[in-house]
Amino acid sequence: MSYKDKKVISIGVVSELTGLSERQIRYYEERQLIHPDRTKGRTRMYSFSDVELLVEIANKIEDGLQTYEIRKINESQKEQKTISKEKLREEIRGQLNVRFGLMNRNESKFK
Amino acid sequence: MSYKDKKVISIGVVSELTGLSERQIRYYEERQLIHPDRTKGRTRMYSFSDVELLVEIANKIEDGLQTYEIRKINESQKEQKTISKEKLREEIRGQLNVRFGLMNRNESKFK
DNA sequence: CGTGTAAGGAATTCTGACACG
DNA sequence: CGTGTAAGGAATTCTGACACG
Repeated sequence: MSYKDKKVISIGVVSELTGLSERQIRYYEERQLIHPDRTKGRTRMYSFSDVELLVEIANKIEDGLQTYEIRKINESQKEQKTISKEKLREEIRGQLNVRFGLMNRNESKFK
Repeated sequence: MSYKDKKVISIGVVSELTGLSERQIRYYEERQLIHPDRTKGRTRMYSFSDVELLVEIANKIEDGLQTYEIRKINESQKEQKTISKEKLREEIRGQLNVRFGLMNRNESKFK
């Protein structure tokens, strides 16, 4: 595990790095989109990977996706070993189409 | 500049990562061995590189070197462009010999 | 010289809640 | 649903100093 994945950054710094408010960052955790560690004193600790993920989350929120949809997408990405990249792309495209009302005959939903 | 050099870690975490006390970490800064950034609130922020450097400093202190000697060594390392690695090694060896009383005819000192 | 500690204050983070929409 | 904010408390960090050696 590289430095990129070490959870050593507190929420104030993450807020600065991402441009997100601390409220937003905590909310995305509440919605299971992000999983920081905790110190003995209960302080949330994030990694650089978490920072990158938060930026991606923010972009998707801007695109109109809801947190539970983003969670589904991120969870399926974790299963990259079982799901092909092509299939993943398809799922995301499908989700985006739902959001933007660009329905087609392939109305697949996440199970 | 990679993640390794981003100053995003507070002193409490650095203390845990290095095993050094916060007192020691602040003292090494006072002695110019380390140069953390500061947030608006005056909090010291360190990078993973700083953490590595602190471990090296701790080892040298254990070897009996004084902070000003360590500073000299670290400063010369920064000038890697002008000083060859071989010459650097020579200087460090010389400093160690002084410390351990293993004097030889080449009693070079840092200028 | 290098490090521990108690001291008082300032900055940071936490949680639960009310608000708006 | 996603985010802002005021509220009170707890944890973190800061500085300057005294101590020991």
